[in-house]
Amino acid sequence: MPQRGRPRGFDADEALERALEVFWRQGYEGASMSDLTAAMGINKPSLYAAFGSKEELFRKAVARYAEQDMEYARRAFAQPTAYEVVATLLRENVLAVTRPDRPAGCLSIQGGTACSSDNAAVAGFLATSRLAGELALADRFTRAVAEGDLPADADPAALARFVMSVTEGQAIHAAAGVAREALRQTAEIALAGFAAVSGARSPEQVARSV
Amino acid sequence: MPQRGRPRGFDADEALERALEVFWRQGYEGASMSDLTAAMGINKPSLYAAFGSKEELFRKAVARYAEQDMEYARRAFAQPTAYEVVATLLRENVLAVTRPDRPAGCLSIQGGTACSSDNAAVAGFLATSRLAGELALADRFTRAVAEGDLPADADPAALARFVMSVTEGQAIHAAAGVAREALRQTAEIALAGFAAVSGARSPEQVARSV
DNA sequence: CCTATTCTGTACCGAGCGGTATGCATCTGA
DNA sequence: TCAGATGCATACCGCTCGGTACAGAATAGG
Repeated sequence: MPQRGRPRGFDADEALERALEVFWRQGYEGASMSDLTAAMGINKPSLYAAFGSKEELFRKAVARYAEQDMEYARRAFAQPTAYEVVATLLRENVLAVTRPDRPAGCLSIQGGTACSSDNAAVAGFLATSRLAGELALADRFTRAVAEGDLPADADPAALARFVMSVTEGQAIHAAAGVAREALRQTAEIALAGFAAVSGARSPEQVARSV
Repeated sequence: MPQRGRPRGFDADEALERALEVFWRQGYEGASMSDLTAAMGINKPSLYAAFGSKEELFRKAVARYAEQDMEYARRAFAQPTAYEVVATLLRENVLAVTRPDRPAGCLSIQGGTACSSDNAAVAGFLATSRLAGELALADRFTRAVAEGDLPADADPAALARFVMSVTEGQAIHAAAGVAREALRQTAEIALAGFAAVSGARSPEQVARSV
């Protein structure tokens, strides 16, 4: 029995999208309910009926962000070798944090790294999500060791931590207004450094060595 | 004519130190005046008389932080070669963001990367300070090129951006609770990567090549 | 001792916070 | 056509925010 009573007068997906951008630009605590409802084009009771509370709205925004703005991470993990995984991750990250049609930086950092004690859960939630991504990258590197495109003595967790540290630093830079082209240079340095330290070889190097 | 009227009943330096830690742990917007006065052990009128406003208090806290908690950066810049500059910077940064007697992470990030539009100046101020540090590092690398311990074709600005991105990522990790030992591994990877990409040589390499 | 000066504690300010009660509008199903 | 259900808009809730007025307390200089 779907659709009883008066139908809602707004698109919940579009409203969530607007909320996502407000959180991204102003952080969880910096985004007031007035800011949110104004951007979403709805009133507070509609927001609460549709999304539950400010914190639930935020978590849904983060989920949406992970799905659509971090899609490149899944694409990166699907690359055939560790080198290409990292290359894709670093290069796509640069694009993602400097999209002209989106706020600068990355929601999972801009959302809030430090919060009032009342909202400590929010900062913790974001930190946990980021570390989950890092764990997934470490797992991918473990597979790369098994498949031989990383040396047997490579440390997957440490390498993943290095790569994620760089992407986080890049996100901070982007939020500070650093240009895409500048971040691209940094990504190439990090990628070359990763290859040199880990022993991962680029497709070109592999081709040449055959 | 010093000391007219009733003398103040608290140590302004100690009070600023307490405020610094609150801002560090909770961020600018997450730190309420009540949180601050409670930690500082004074009442609001005393705070306003001594520090002006919440924002001025924050800026003074950041200045104090730069002076005492970022002292290692000046020590790093004074190292004789680019390699040692970076080695000191990365290793000391790991210690600084994981001091057991201090909040985790780095005030210039925890203070706030995103703010409500009212407080946009605060996030901008922090971003500017961080980029100023990066510029100083780039200058140090330029000197290193002139002195020959970086190759002539090295890009000082890009290398500085890479190093700062890593330290910022490490600070984010530390704030998320990642252990000092784990960050130390990351720093060594970044250092080795920096050396490999930039052509900077460690003192040991230099000694061996003579 | 008195006055001028400065600091301290209390009590308060208007504004905005996150969240909600209520009454009306709009839909479906019978 | 009307009952039940749902969404919408307004107006409001208690609370906390950053900031301050004011009166009393403590000092120095005279």
